[in-house]
Amino acid sequence: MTDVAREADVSLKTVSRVVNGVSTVDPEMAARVRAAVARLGFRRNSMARDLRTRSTSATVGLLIEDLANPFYAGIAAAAAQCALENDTLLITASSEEDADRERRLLLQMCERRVDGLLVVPAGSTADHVYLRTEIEMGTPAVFLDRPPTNVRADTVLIDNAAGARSAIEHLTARGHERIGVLSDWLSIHPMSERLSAAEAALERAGAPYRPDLIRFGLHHVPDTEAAVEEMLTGPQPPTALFALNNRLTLGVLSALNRLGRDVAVVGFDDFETAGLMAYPLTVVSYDARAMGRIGAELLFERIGGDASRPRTVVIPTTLVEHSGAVRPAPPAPARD
Amino acid sequence: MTDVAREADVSLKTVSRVVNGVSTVDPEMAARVRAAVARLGFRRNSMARDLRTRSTSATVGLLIEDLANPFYAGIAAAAAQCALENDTLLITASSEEDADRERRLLLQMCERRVDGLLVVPAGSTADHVYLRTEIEMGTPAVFLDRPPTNVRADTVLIDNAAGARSAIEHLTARGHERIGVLSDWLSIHPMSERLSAAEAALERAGAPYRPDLIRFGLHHVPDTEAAVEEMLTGPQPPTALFALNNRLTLGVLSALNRLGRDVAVVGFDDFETAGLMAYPLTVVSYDARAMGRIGAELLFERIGGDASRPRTVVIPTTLVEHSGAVRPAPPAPARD
DNA sequence: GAGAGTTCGGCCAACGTTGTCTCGTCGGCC
DNA sequence: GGCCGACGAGACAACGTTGGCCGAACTCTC
Repeated sequence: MTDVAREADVSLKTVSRVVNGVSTVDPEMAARVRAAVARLGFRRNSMARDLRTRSTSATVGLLIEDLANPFYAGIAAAAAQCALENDTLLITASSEEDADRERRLLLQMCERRVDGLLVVPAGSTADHVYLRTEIEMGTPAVFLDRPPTNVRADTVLIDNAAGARSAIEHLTARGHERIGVLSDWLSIHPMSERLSAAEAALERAGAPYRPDLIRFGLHHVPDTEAAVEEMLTGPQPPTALFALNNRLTLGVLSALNRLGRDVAVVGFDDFETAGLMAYPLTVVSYDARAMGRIGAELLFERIGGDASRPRTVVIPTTLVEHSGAVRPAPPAPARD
Repeated sequence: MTDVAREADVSLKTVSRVVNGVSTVDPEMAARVRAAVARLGFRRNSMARDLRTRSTSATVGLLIEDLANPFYAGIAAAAAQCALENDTLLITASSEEDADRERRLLLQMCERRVDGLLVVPAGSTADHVYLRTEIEMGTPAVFLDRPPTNVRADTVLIDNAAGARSAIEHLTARGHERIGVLSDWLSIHPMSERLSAAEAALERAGAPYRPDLIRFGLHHVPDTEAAVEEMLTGPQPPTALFALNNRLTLGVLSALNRLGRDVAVVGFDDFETAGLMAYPLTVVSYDARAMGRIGAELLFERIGGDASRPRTVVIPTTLVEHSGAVRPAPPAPARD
């Protein structure tokens, strides 16, 4: 900035006035300053500025499980959009379900003085006490998809119980009695919620409790495929499968395709190509982007000074039946 | 920090030494300081630190088109992973194909003193001269998927020409003579590259140039569906379609499903569920995550001081034939 | 021509932290 | 017992920017 002042032959103070848009500056002088700024390629150092003005850093942190998962990517996109509308940049990081990594990243963000945090807690036994201080010190946090542990804060959840219930009821209403359920790690809160709601719904429907039809701890696609294969090749295989998240659903479909089997499938989480699959697929659908958007909106209210009691927003689910695509006979085939 | 010093009854400087792990501090004193840090919930302000030490901000910026698109999400995830390995946080933003928005966001990142930039240029006529100064001033930039305009910098591209050529050759080898091509905005560099390579390959194969079988400017799914519908309901409809990116491919499949038509489809960009579709689908595949990873690695080399000539890395493509899933007859159906 | 209003420059301090330098203290060694 | 060296702690300035303040110079108005 000193260089700009020298280049434009004005005082340092005037440069500061110009770059801050103070109106009491002579237009000719302001133009000279702007020209010097352009010539020298000067960019205000917003770190120094924020330090001096004690203003916000205009940055929020988003911690999710895996950016590449379309579910989280949707959340991130919605949050980024909301951040942009609030003139704020978004720092994104993936915890990969590692609580320690989550902790390191969140504290790193706090050191960088983000204005707030959006957090999808890692599934492995996380403890968020360390965030209590940060929240009290003025860095609000909003939790997405999974509630926090040992700290109270705004939370946006999906109505997991209703979603799982509707899925099971959909299947039992169609006469299915042997329903296999596939779950990710139970340490992931939505998984345990979905699983217990599914079990309750099964019981209500009079379906006997069959531990051999419930598999959990399936975090990777190959595990899921193996579990499905094992279920279907056993005695009394299930006539329907309920997959508790989008990755599991893909594993199920892939396994069914490989085995050449056709069982009814319901999956938690909708996805873009769900309607184009060879199999009819019913999904528990909800507005994933809304979770990112609402979470970000809550966060910006907190940043704006809202000190009311922590709120919990629950996103409703709907059951969507994708009929499945059918391939008609080729009409005018080329030689082949 | 002053508060911590008072709390621990030591000097400010000693606190600084402790939080920086300087070894020459009396262990008893260090323990006292650490206790005070914990009691007060002190977190070092890394903005002030970076200001004083003139060190890097340990932050890089990533600007992509749309976080929710799995293609860009993959890039982002790979870049974030690489950033983490370099103890760096990632600021992410979406340009939504708006050059002005891109410019604003990138300059905002520069003001925040990111150590470097990863940029997927917006498709609309962008001009990156404004980055030249930044690059010269020590903020390196690496361009992904699309080359920069009016500035030289490291670039990671996909082998669009080879990919498009292999797609067309795949179809012509199977006897297709009427091949429809669907393209996004031609202002998006990979689109024009893919389209001209496709046209050249068609010509080489002796296919007559048919402007009615080439549609471009299709940025949204409904546009694509309409274009496909129009093509297929015309006289002499194509027997094969080549979609130049993943969104277009979805539009094509969705239109085919709605129309109940079956034509051969090749799509640029692979995607997770490509093998589970009702239609056999051939895709031009490549390692999308590699683009993010290699780009980030190049960037960190530059940040590390590498001043060699700008490099261009081209990611190869392969043609993958997904045979399409087939739904067998239900084996043991429930009543229904 | 005088007073009022406007605009710029310069100085100082401060944001939170760290590098440099200096000084005091203590232990050990001859 | 005295001297030296090492080590630990504190004072000060600086990073780049902005806010507050005052004085100087200029412009406008009556």
